Amino acid sequence: MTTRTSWADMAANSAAENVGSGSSSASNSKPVYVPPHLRNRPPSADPPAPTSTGPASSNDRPGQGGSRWAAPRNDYGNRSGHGGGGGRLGGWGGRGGWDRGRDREVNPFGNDDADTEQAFSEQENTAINFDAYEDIPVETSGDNVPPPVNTFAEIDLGDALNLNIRRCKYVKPTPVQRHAIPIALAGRDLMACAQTGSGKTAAFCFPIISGIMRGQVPQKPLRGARTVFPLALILSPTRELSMQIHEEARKFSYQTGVKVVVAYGGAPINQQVIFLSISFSFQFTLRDLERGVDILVATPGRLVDLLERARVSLQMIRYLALDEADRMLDMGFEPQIRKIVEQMDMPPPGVRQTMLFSATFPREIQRLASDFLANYIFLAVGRVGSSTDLIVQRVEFVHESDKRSHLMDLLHAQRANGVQGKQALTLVFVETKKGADSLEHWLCMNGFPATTIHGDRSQQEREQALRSFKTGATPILVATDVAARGLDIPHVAHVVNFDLPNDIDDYVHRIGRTGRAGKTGLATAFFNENNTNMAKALADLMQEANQEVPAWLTRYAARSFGGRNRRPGGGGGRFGGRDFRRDSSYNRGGSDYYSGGNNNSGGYGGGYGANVASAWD
DNA sequence: AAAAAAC
Repeated sequence: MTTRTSWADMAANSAAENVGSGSSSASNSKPVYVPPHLRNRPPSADPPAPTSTGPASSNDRPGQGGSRWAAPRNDYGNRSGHGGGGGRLGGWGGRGGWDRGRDREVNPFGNDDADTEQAFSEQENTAINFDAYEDIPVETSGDNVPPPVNTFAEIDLGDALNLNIRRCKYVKPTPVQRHAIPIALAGRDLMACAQTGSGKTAAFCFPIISGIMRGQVPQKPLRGARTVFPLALILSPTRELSMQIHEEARKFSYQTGVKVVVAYGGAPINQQVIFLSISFSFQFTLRDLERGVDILVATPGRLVDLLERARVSLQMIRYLALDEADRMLDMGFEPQIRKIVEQMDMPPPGVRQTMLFSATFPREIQRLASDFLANYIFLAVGRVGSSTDLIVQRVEFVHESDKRSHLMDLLHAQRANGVQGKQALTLVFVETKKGADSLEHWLCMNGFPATTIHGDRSQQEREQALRSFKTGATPILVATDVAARGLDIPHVAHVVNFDLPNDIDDYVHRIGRTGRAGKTGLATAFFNENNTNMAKALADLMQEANQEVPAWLTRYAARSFGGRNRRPGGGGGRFGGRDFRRDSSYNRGGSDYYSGGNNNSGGYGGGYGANVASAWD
């Protein structure tokens, strides 16, 4: 990106690229890639959804009889055939005699066929830009690292899952998927560090679903009648992210017989009786759980509640995945996570398989995380923890008192450059919940359609805000850090750090809400005297991402000692991109974990001195 | 100091 246009043009271009012909299908336009030679083919290229032709029972995991990979399985009408013999988790704890007819699996892909036409017309705009991911440096460390794959076809994921991968229109694994999936399929524990928006959810979901499908039917544990025994647990730090993972996982597991249930807070039981219109999420969760659960996606608080009520037992957990793992293990969450992972009935490391994913992984968090892992592989993909070149980062000096008018200038210019009458989606991050409310109010008073999402709003309001933003009804979303991580909101053209965070990792995650799936995006930060402790980390990060660093910021950086993650001596290497086990301080116990190990690091191993950055250049 | 996460 050598020729720079104005930021407003950037935003407009990015919006044009992301929104595409921009009509109505925001909600189901998953990133799509179709190679040129397949474009403009008739919809029939998409395989028809199988009907009830699967093997007899959802209980007989492939491998128990017949071919290992049976045809896509589904549960329709077949489940009563096994006489409640105990394969299905839900069956164990469920009442057993409930109406099977209600068990029809909703197609998570929506009206697939009807959408195909439009999907094809939008190919050009919704394609994952894989070229953007080529030649990304990768580091792995650990014993006997399985080699990466280049295609989904060369991985034995099973027919049903492969069909869903095609339905999702994924034709080629992203770099983190290429490496992480073989590692996970080999049964290895994993700490994976991959840039925002690079396909991490699928990277841990595919092996889990595949593993559950091929697994043996476990014995029914002894427990209360209403207790359920999920085989996999996926934890995430916010309710909306858990929802999103659940939606993704449901697509991947469609007609595989693998059941995914989500559990998160925000809907008190008593209120549910009163406000009939709200989500009923807790009761839904209980009902869903009783229908059976293989994969439970949850936020920590609600899960602890379910565990204490003995509605859920973790004793059959074979897979544990922590998304945004560094957040899950930071001060706020760590006690809850330790309780769930170490103090309930979950099998220990080495018995279960544990996978930790994040775009950032500070060393001290890696150290904590290693408690949960056994002989794990560390995987770092991309300019680790940093934004990609796809995000144009700008930082502007704006005094506290000027922030609102400056934001208004940005938004005005952006509106002038609006795409097809639609304003580009802009995500504005602020520091506090009160600040979010007051900025939203001010924007609305000034004619900018805005909404807000933060932890003081009801869950209903939060979900409504997110929906309204995604559809473009309110193209400005003012958010606290609740929206900083993991949320995949297509078409976000511009992220504004109205208040800079105090942690460079948070900055990385925030700006990662744009520039997703290989698309370009713009991130603008307002910097002033209050942010001097961020100057160095920010300047270093921007420089690493080949961004223009203003001279005034460099001067602040030279004066500041900011950035808790900076190694002494600077070095410029990105934190988190390196396996902390390689630090000399880690090896003082005598057994040098790595010096003699089978370090299959694909050419990026070794030679890491103070200047880690060289490996990424 | 703030944010998130159960009721």
